[in-house]
Amino acid sequence: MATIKDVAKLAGVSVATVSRYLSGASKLTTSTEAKVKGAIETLSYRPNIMARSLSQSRSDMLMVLVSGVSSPFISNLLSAFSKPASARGYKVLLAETSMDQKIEATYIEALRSRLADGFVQLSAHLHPEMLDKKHTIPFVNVCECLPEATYPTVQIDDKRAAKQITEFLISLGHREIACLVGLYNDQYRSPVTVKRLDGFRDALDGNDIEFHAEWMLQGDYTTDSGVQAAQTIAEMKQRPTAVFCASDTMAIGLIRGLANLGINVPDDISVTGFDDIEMAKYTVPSLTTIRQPVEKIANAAINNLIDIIEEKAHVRQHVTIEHELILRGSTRRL
Amino acid sequence: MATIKDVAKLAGVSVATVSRYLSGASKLTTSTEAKVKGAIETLSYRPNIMARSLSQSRSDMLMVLVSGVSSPFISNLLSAFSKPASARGYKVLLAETSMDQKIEATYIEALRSRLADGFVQLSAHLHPEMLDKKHTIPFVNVCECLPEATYPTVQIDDKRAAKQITEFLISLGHREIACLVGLYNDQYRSPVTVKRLDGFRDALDGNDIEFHAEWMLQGDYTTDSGVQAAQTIAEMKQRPTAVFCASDTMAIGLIRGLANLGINVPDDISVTGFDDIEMAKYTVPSLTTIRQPVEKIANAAINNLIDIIEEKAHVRQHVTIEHELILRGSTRRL
DNA sequence: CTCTCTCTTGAAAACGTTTACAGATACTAC
DNA sequence: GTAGTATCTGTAAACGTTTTCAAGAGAGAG
Repeated sequence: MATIKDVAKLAGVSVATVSRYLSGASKLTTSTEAKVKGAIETLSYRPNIMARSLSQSRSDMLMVLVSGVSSPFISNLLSAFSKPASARGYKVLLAETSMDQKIEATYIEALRSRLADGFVQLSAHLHPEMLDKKHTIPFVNVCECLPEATYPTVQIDDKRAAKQITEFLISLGHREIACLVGLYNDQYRSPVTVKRLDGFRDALDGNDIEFHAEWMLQGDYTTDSGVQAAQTIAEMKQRPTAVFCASDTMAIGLIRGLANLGINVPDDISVTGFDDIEMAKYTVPSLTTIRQPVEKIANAAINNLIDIIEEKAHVRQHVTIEHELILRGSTRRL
Repeated sequence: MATIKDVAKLAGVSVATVSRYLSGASKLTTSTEAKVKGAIETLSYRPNIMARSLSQSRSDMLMVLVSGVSSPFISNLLSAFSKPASARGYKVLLAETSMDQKIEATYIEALRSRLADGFVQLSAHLHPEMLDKKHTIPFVNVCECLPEATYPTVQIDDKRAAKQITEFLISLGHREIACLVGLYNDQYRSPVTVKRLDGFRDALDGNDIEFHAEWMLQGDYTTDSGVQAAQTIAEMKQRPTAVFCASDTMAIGLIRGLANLGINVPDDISVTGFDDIEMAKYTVPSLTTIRQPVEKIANAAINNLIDIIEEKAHVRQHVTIEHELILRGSTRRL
């Protein structure tokens, strides 16, 4: 690979001049400019990004740290990060930890070594090193955020959204409402599960509907766990007339599972989802759900992150993006 | 941020010694080792990855270049890259070009500047710079590969798979078979579309079935385009009894679109998919399709890439992964 | 013709590592 | 006690940029 020295030699100028040509910051004589340009082309020279980053102590890169890239909502969200970043001159690199401690550690290591100027954290489990004030790296936490977070966050109001869609079920006349959320026990409960469950219970409370513990089902946000929940519901002595699901994936599994058991949605049971993934339009029946506007979330996250990195004044600590209730075919009036 | 010099000073040793401690290559006295370890901890020092890469002229990173991260098949495939790479000491960074020329250019630029030691290319459109022998960077092309590729590829045998699933339809008694593939015209036809269409036509030819041009529908691999294709089929004077789709996403859209128009799958029309995305199990009816084993593909791609980077002898230029025909509910005997 | 001012260019240090080479120390064997 | 060897450590150059500072060239004014 040709280096800046080779270019300088060939063009008969100093490396400083070549560097200046590349940055475009200061003006060059038309003749030197031509010489440099020619030399760069004949050598097909490209600046070494590592050397540049080392010298400037910045890389113009942002990293997105995510545990799994394949869930539909997450992958949609991921698609939305590149554009706003590119608009402000940053590149986005996605890093998937695959729930693997060792893999996660290597990315955290890279981050601490300043591979990127900042990062977006897509899960609630923040590596403790990142919270250590002494040597913290700019980041924003997106979607899966702890309520007591002392760092910047961007998310919808999960609790309010859950409450709203549950109230919609109630407005249709449902009062026997089950819920299907994520894992919820003393060892573990994800922030999203907690918030959506809270919203669900708030709606019940506000309408004098009793919460039945046996109607609180736990899945793991996969479609399969929705299928399993269907089994549980089918076996209940008293079945609910509606089910609030904490994700579209689980709702889709639930609907499919109920269909297998001869229970029709929405005729026998109404079902609601959460996220509004693309498939929600195409299931039979299509899903009534809460839309999380991924572009808005990604825009806010990226712009906030860059503002933090560039130390702009107007950084907002906690950003809430408006969700939207989407009415489709999986719910009906009782 | 503390540097290696700070550590050396605090420990009372030279920077070389600290570097040696970090690499673990050469042995240190237990006493110096202790001093260095202590200094690193009190300063919570981390080596600067840029400086290291510059010095070693390698970064231990692999980049995966992909146009869009949100299609279900692609996002499943992406999930499978981290593990094999991590097993061999490499990090994987995903870069999404969003079909945007400018964004793509910045990643290509980064690659040419040796951000990563090599890359996986997930679309057929290889940037011309990457093919220029003079300064090429190790890469392997995955799934969307040109038939005449002169660079390493990893993929299933799309043509054979398409032929096989079409022959399965024929074995069920179907002879009026339409197909739904990607865009196919003089300006553009993706390698995958070409190969799957070829396989489809081969199957017809081999069974003395005529190919009807008006039964060749074109979509764009989105679910929506499947819905639109349903409309076209519904309006045909003579309807096919089966449709071969070049992707599960389009097949799902097609089935949904047909259902909307009162046409039942598989009773009225059989439909096959391609890829075996997760949702294929959960649609009503579930999809008969071709499974592309994403782990195997990703393993082969990563290991091949690293072999090339490390100049191992046993690099295989073109790797074909075995697909699998999955029989489910969207097809029936005529 | 000289002085001053502006604009372009070059020399060299800096960024934070690794590593070849040489020097120092400790140990073994006689 | 000395020589020889093996092992550990330090010095300094190298990786490829950017950037500060200073010098040089050229132009305009008197």
